Amino acid sequence: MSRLDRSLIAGLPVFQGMAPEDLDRVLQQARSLRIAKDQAVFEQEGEAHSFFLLLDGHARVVKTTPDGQQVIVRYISPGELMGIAHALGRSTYPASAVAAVDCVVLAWPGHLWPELAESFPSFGTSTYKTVGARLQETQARVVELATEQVEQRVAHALLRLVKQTGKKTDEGILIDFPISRQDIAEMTGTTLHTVSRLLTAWEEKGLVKSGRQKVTVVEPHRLFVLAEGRADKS
Amino acid sequence: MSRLDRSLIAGLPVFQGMAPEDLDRVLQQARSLRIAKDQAVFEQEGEAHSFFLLLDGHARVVKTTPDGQQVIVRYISPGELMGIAHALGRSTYPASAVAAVDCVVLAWPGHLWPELAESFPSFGTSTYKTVGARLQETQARVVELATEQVEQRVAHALLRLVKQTGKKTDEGILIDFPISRQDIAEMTGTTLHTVSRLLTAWEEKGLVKSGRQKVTVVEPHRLFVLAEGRADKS
DNA sequence: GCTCGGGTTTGCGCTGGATCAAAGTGTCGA
DNA sequence: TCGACACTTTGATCCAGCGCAAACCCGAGC
Repeated sequence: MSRLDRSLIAGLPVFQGMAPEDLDRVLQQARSLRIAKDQAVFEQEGEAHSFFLLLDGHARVVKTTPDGQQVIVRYISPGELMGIAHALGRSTYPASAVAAVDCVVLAWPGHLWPELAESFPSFGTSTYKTVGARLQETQARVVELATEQVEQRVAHALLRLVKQTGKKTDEGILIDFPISRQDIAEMTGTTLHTVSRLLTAWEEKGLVKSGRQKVTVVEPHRLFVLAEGRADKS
Repeated sequence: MSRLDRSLIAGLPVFQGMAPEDLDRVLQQARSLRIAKDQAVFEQEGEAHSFFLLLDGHARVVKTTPDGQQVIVRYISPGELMGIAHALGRSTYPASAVAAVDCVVLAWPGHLWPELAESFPSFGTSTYKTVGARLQETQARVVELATEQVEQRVAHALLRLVKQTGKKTDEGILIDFPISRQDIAEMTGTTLHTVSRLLTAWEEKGLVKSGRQKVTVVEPHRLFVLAEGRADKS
């Protein structure tokens, strides 16, 4: 691991306020893994024997139903922890994580968790904060799914992606990893057909630009208006 | 607080393995409150200045959308913590909690959290476990809402209530607090009309018995079959 | 015992989106 | 350069469940 990597890593919330030598000790206990696009980081129902920190790339957390339908629970960005079931007293992963692009992760053996959390409070605290934030976010999605129309849900999903991984370009804000209509459908509980129709309609209105596995939000604000209930049908 | 109360309380997961004198200290820092039916324990958006332990009764955690629709996030049973936003680094409650029946809660000032979690590991650990379990459960609901038909969702919701608060009677398993069609609709993202039709249909098939604010599941197993995908339409 | 109000049932028409089907179209490997 | 495949668009049809409306029923309080 290069020195540059290390300094970047040191800035992550998980390691905040940790002395350099402690950081070294923690990092030495982790293995760095390269995950190819579309490969799984860990599998639903699998033994939770590791927890991970995503260093580079984007991964999606996916739950598969008994009859094979998939639901994308969330996307993980660089710097975020994933597969932390173990830390929450679970023995098996409740979902799979799949690399959306080539990724680099740090993997710690799960049994190290209690020790790490105890020795380095920032580690525990920041994890629990993350979990708290995810719980709230997930609850918000329940509310969305329970009360909103498909159009609003898709708008919300895009806005969430924009906020999380948006990259400014001259055309607008680009979601900076390959994402298909199908993926968006799996985030919002609809079908790729409906997503396609929506994106086409939005494109005509100048709200977004999109292409094969690519979405750019041109006018976040108007999209936001759409996402919040009743927008005029002009 | 009576001696009986105390011994019951000592058995709760949160206090597991805590020495009696420690338990006393912790309890002395809490106030015991009586919440009348339909009264709020805490309010969405409100300052998270306390966290609570439900001692007796049942409370529902509710999120209200900007346009006034309500979604029931979960029901809280005796012995469970609620309003723990503070412990997860949030400064404001993301939802309201309303007493479904007359309740008794213990309330600790939020600022005590770090101290309590540090002094009594079981307190912290069990809380995080709870949060982890809730996160998973909430994610499971997202999957349900995204992939299942209304009938399956309602079936799942009832089964969840049965497992959580079911009380065996000679007719079947009774959900032991008043619950209206509207409540069930708000748990499953549908309307009270649809819930009413479903319950009537199920009653005819002998799966449940229900009345005003009351539901008894007669045949949990058949309901379970319904909840899991394709049940034969006999 | 009667009335009032909140909860429930039921009918009916309508529509948002799913489903089915088929025809583009951009991209990558050979 | 040329497929071939994976992703996308678009059309046509259908139906689960919503919205609206009205009647009903039960329990609480007078």
